[in-house]
Amino acid sequence: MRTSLKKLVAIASDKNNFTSISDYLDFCGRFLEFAARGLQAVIISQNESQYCFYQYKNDGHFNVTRPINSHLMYDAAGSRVIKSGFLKTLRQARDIPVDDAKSRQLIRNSIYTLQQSIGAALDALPAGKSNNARKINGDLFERLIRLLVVELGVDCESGVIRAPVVVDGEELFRMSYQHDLIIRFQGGVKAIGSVKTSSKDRLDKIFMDKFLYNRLAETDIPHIAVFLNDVQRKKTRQENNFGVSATFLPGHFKGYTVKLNPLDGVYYCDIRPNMRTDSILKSHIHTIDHLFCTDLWSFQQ
DNA sequence: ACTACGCCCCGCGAATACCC
DNA sequence: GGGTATTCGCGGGGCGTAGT
Repeated sequence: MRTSLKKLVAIASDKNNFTSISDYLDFCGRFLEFAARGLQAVIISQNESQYCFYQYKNDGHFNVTRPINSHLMYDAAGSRVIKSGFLKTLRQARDIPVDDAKSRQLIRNSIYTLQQSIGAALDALPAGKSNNARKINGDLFERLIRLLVVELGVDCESGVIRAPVVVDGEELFRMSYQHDLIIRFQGGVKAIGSVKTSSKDRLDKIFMDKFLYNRLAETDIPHIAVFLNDVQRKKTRQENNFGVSATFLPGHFKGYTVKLNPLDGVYYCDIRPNMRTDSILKSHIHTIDHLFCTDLWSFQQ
């Protein structure tokens, strides 16, 4: 029995329904089963054709979803691959070599599909509820990444760290930092991370956070950032003509990297083409499988 | 016309301040 | 001390503008 869109939206709207990886897997499977038959249309992006948009029927107010990268998003048949293979592969992440493209693609695409299933479902909410959807989607992505790190046996949580601001040997006040990822090995904080579904105009803050936090705390803790993607829907002159536009700011990223401090790992599920071609970008930005397969373990000592 | 960028909007929820 | 109001930081869509 296929889950109704109304039911899917209700599930996705309540964060209590996502407390374990299996909750995400289950929801994803149900959403893709629905999408296989329940959509009004799949609209192809006019400028980057690997992107598409799902359009709902009247049960979803004929809303058009966020852009979905068809090279990364599994369909209903593919969702069975996630269920059978994703966790098994993820648990072996540390031993997956760089050239095992198949395993790495499975990790990357599974994370993307798990999250976009939630995002796309929330896009069915009526207009006035869209901000609600934005908040929930971001929170659930943070939670998913944490759950995946924990699944690998690594201590990871979110929380507030209060850094003392000291002038002339006297603590004037404390500055609160809310971190999405606090990664510990043997009890010690070894990396701090930021998780966002897109960098948008909040990219600068991540660089600033590393700079100021390490300065205040007088440490040199690595800071990483995890992003789902950096595209948004673009509406064109003609109605019903959809495209995507990039929200990543390469000038800012490179400026902060070169002149302030580079981040210690930046990971995307849906990486932009310029992150593979620009020499500065490609040396600092990688696909998300690199975090789980390689970089996470380098923070240990 | 397109890209890069700056900025605003609305709303959520945790933390904090306030009040009885 | 416990409950309520307010503050604060954040998430994500989208628009305006300047430069090319």
